[in-house]
Amino acid sequence: MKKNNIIEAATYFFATQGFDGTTTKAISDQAGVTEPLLYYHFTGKDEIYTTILETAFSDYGTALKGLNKETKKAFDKIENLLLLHFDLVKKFPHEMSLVVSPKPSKLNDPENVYDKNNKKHRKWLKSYLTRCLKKGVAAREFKKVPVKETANLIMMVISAILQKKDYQNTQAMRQATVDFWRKNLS
Amino acid sequence: MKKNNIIEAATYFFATQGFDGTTTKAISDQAGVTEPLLYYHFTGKDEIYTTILETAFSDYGTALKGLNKETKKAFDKIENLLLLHFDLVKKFPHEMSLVVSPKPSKLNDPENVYDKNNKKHRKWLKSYLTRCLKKGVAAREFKKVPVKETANLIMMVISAILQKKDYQNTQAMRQATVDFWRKNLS
Amino acid sequence: MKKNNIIEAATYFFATQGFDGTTTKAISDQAGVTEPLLYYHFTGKDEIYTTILETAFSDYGTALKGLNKETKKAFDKIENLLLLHFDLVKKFPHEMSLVVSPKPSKLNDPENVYDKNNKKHRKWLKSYLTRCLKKGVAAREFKKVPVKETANLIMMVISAILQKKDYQNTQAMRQATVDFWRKNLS
Amino acid sequence: MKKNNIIEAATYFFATQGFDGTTTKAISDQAGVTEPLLYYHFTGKDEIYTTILETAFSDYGTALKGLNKETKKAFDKIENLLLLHFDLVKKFPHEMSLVVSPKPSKLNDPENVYDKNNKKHRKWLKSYLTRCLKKGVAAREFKKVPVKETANLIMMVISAILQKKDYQNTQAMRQATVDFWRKNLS
DNA sequence: GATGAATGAGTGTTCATTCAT
DNA sequence: TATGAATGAACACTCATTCAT
Repeated sequence: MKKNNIIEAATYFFATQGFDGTTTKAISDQAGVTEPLLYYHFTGKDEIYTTILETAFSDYGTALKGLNKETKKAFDKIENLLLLHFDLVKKFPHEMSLVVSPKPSKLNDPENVYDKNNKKHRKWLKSYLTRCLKKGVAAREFKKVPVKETANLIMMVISAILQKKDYQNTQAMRQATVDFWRKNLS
Repeated sequence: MKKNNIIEAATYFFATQGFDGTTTKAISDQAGVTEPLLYYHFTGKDEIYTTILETAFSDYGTALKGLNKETKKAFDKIENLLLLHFDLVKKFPHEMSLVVSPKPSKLNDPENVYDKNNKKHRKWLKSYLTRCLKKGVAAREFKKVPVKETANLIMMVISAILQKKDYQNTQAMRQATVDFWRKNLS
Repeated sequence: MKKNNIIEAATYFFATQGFDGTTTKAISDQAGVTEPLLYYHFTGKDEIYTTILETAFSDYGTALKGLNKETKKAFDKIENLLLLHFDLVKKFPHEMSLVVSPKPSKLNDPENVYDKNNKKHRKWLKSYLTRCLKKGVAAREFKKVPVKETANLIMMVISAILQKKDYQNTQAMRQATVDFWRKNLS
Repeated sequence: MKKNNIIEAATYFFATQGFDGTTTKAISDQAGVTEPLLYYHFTGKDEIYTTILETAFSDYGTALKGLNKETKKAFDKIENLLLLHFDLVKKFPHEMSLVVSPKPSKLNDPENVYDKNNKKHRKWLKSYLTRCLKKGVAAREFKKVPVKETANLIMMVISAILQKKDYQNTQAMRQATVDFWRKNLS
């Protein structure tokens, strides 16, 4: 269906040119449809954006929830989290870049799609990391580290990964990133 | 002078709303001048942006070059580099966010102000870090680490720092960041 | 039948929001159908309007022709005419407001439904009134009055009645209007 | 100044084609300017309309207030009121037709320019007429007439006059209208 | 009869920029 | 330096209408 064309085209442009830098004409041209069709399937540019954002956040959330929770070691959880993000950005580069992009100042988002999801995932990540770290420290698997700051630092790295500069997403980088945290924590 | 008002206003808006999300009217209003005055001092919106960008990159470059080069230990150089970025983002939050922001797709930049400076500083950073790491490893100050990937990782963290989320710029975060790299390298 | 729903909905909107202020979507929504169905039953918005107008003019014409012609007194005819209009606007408020509304500038009306009917009824009214007045004057039932101007004035009042402001359509207003003309003429 | 061109052009179109039937392009073409200039002088089509309406109502109000109040006879006041409206519609045909036109359904009028003025002038007229009629009856200048209904009837005629069909605005019509009311009241 | 999907032509509006002074 | 007035090009969006089924 052409609605999917629209979503694909819009996702591409929103991720690469930003919300303000993307025109409805660019989207419709790329999607091979006329502009009015955008307004048949969506109420406007804003809704196209928030729809895409919702999908992106939803995909991201599903991926996070799918993390293997039966791992024995605390570090395995952190390793899996890091590798997951390297995978995600390879699989959904545009969606993931939207997930970490700032809220477009001109976006009218009355249902708070942006803020709600953003907060939710940050909170999830923070609590996931905090739990891992505390458990690892308690079990003497990890050295004593400042939990809050360490979690913050990991989140900064994750954010940088999601912003994907392709050249950073190599096997060697994945390895080095995981090794770095292993060495630091244990 | 009113030109400075314009630059300050524009810097604020470009950093917070993006190039596409910033209108010339917003700039002139905030600067307390009329729109045509922008065109007296600059050739257009593009030039305002590139001018600001040049200053930002120049300030950044000056700061980088000012790094104390007489330190004995390789790690001190890395520590100084990290702390410098924490300081820079506190001092010039808007400029620094522009330094790490992607190139606006609509920006007409025939002199390649953006790309040239961007490449230059990335190169500088990379070579600075590579040299440090190699020297540290050679002098047995550092353990054996994959130089390229480690440099990359540090640059990712630096990039995340410059994007400044205020809450990450605490004394504890600075300490933790430095400590991690120390532990990791030595 | 759904065609009637369409006509009812359109009549309502054309009368209350005007031709230009009425969208085909508003009509189809109100009628509980989809827009393409309008084009199954009519050639387009214009034809919906002219169809409704034809009905309205036809109803109006039928009502006029039904005026009791066997009355003895000339004034009775005028009284009946006035009362008829008070009745009509109560019974068909929307239709009657269309009958006296100006021709929509954007209406494409190649068969001149609007102009033809408008002219026809104005002519009918004028001749009806002129005849009444002349007869009444000749029969000494009426004082000498300027026929043309009196007819005009009555038509102005009739027009104002049809534009119906509900509050003017009371028993007292009907009485007062009739009394006014009785006093004036006799 | 070109702002006046815009107002003149817009007044013409709003009065002859209605608010919904008037495009900003039609206005700017007729005014000999480009469309963006409309938005330099006004915030939008709505404000052009309300500005014109305010002027029209203001002119109308000034004219009403200027009615000679030292006339001895009650009927003179009514005669003057009627003649004033014949004059006004000759002098400001477009403005006056706007004064009695219904509120455009699509007009966004947050300051209630339309309703406020409309109500104000109807109230003024009503109280003016009521006072005249009561005084005239009390002074035995007028026969006993139902005050409220008579006032209503006069207002209906005034409204019809303002809607101006040119052919009704002749010396003979003016005379006939006044004569009828004189005959009716005295 | 009836509809979901789609469109050509506009519609009100914004924006970066220029002109005259 | 500085501005009020003005504009060309584009922008998000709407509308009457059509097509395929």
